[in-house]
Amino acid sequence: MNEIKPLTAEQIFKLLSDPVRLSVMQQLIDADNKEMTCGSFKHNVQKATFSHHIKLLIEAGMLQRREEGVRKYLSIHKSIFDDFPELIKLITKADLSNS
Amino acid sequence: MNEIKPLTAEQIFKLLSDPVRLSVMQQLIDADNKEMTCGSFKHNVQKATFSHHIKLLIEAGMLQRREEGVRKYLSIHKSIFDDFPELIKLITKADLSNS
DNA sequence: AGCTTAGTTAGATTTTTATCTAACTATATC
DNA sequence: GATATAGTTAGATAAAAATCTAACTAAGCT
Repeated sequence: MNEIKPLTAEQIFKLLSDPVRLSVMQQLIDADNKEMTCGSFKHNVQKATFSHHIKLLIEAGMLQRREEGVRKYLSIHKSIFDDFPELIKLITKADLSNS
Repeated sequence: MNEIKPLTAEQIFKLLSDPVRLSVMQQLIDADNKEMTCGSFKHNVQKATFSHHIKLLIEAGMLQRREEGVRKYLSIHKSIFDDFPELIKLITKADLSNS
């Protein structure tokens, strides 16, 4: 439903203001932007909650999903860091000692 | 009460995830980081609400206040863009057509 | 002293967001 | 076909954040 419309910086701040979502982005960057399955992320919420956050990131266009059998591979949507190259540094600077 | 402790990127995302606060930062950048009084900002919330947002920005260390009689002059805390130089671009990229 | 201006504080309400549980879908394996 | 695995959806609840009104402080002016 939520298609190609470009992300605004405003949306990005909203999305990254949640520790679970921020951590997802950090883990993907740490993995050198390779694909990760939903289940391979570290987090401490229920899977339904986690799925909800992933959905938000995908709908906004920050993540993309590739389905292969049961597994759904997630990766950072290429365009994000093209459009907002400053983001990587900010995301990796974020210290998520709490969540 | 909230002193010098350094801002984390996480906090920054939280702070900028609100359109009123993001707009404040944009307006200060647009004013070339010069001081602005509380009353000179454009916003469409009640002054109590606005005051609340300003308070959050100050407490976190994103803004600093200089008092001079009735007027309280606000400006961006210098250290922010030293610590997070990427931020300026992101903030100015944000499209706040709604608020 | 009384009024105005600029902003703050307190408290209540509303809105938004995150979270959980439980039930569900779909693929894969036995 | 039965069970396990991976993830989603729906709906309810809870927690966090934004907002408002009203009352307040403090400085400046007449």
